[in-house]
Amino acid sequence: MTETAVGISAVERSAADAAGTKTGSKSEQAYAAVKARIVEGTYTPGYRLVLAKIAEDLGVSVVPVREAIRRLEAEGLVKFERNIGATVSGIDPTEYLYTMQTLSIIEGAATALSAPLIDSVAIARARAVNAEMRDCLEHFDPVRFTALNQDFHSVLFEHCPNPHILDLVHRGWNRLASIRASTFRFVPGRAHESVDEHEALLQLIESNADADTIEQAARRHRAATLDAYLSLAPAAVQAKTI
Amino acid sequence: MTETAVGISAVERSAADAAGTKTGSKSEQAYAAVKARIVEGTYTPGYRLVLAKIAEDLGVSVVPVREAIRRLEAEGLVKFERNIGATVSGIDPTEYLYTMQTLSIIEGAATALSAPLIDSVAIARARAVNAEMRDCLEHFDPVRFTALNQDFHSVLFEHCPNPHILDLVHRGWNRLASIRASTFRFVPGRAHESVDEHEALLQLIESNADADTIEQAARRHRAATLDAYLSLAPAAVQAKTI
DNA sequence: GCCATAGTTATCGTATACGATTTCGTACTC
DNA sequence: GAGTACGAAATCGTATACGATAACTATGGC
Repeated sequence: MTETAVGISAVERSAADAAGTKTGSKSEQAYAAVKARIVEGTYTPGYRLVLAKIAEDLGVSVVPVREAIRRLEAEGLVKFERNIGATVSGIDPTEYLYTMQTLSIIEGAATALSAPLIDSVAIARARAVNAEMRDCLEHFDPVRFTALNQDFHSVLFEHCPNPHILDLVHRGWNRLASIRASTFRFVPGRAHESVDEHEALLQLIESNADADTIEQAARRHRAATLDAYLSLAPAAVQAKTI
Repeated sequence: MTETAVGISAVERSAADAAGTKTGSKSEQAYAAVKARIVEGTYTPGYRLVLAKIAEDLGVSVVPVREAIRRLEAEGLVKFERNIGATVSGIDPTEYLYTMQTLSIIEGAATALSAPLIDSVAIARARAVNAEMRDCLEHFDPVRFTALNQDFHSVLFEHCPNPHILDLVHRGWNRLASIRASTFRFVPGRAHESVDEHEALLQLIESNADADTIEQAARRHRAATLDAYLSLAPAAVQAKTI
């Protein structure tokens, strides 16, 4: 759990990618490799994960691959049916709704818990990342925008006092990455709003706003993206909205 | 994930226990068996899970057992170190704090999301369970009290519209069960408060209080138990409190 | 021409086997 | 007597092998 695909900055991310993450056991290798392929979108949702084939690709036997798949299943990235096989999960718009809603709650709490521990240096870093995000909007670079978005929140969360909550945040992000790679639609205007909300959030933290206020703002930040998505989504999904 | 040890009522729980849960694959069997032993306290925290031994006990080979252990690791019930082995995790008071805090947030959200969907029948059932809990206090039956406590909240959550959140609740409960089996200390008076808070919660739901109010009340309900624990805990843990 | 059924193939699930690593005990040295 | 080094036992990690299950295909009957 120490080496989630998203718990690192954008630069490190690509570096680790190139290296192939060949640390530790073969099981670990397989886990990292398959996870990376899912998160980066090489294996898109619905993709059939044939154990023997993956094993051959990675130059290991099927046993460690099975183990890796099972771990990914526990994280929700993979669906594993008995005697049928494993497929990359995550296409379902309903799943997107569930994940975003959960993330909204978790991120809200994570931000509120972290806020008192964020110093001016971290604030400055976050602001710099946010400025870069604005640039991405002008040059239309949604991929980098997404990566920076994670970096922004990583800065906020890096001192989160509760590792369980941080872990849940990372799991949610991985989940979204897998979905985004195929089905995510860029909602017009939402990205600009998002950047503005980041700045507002930073100001709340700087001014030592009370925990509830920060929590609500952070929660709302994620929920707004969900709302924007829902405004475009089919009615069947909208009906599920709470 | 459909058959968590806690997602069922107290009676069913013991029944499934006796039956040995011999559904499906051997891997599934091993998973259910080991999980049950951890949750019920047969395997206490720190217990060394030797793969070969478990395999022999269950009459299967080590491969499915490994898989099961890995899944339990992903759920936080087991710690698995390379070339060392697996041990039941959960003794650390700090872990207790993290888990309770996370659960406080998750249960708060789960209650708020479920509230509009809870009908009068469910309310009545919950009230009946709560009455039984009062009985347990008079006859001092902490084990049954704990089981009923889960039943109470299960009734509230059974129609929770977001399965991800429900899953997180169950994981937290399992985690607590494993901890409770060894280190949990009954805090004097807290149980009585808890029962009163249940009733207050039901009244909020009946009166269609707004989501925020319900969420805060539910969150506070869990947090109060944590506070009671912390009042008895060593200073080192208290320092970690947020 | 279409449906049902039998055979084939692909893939999964698990057992067994063996090499790798760690731990523990013992003997040897200082 | 204490510490270190060596060796044996226990346990883990992974490869290979084979039986079991499900998907696919082809053949025959209607």
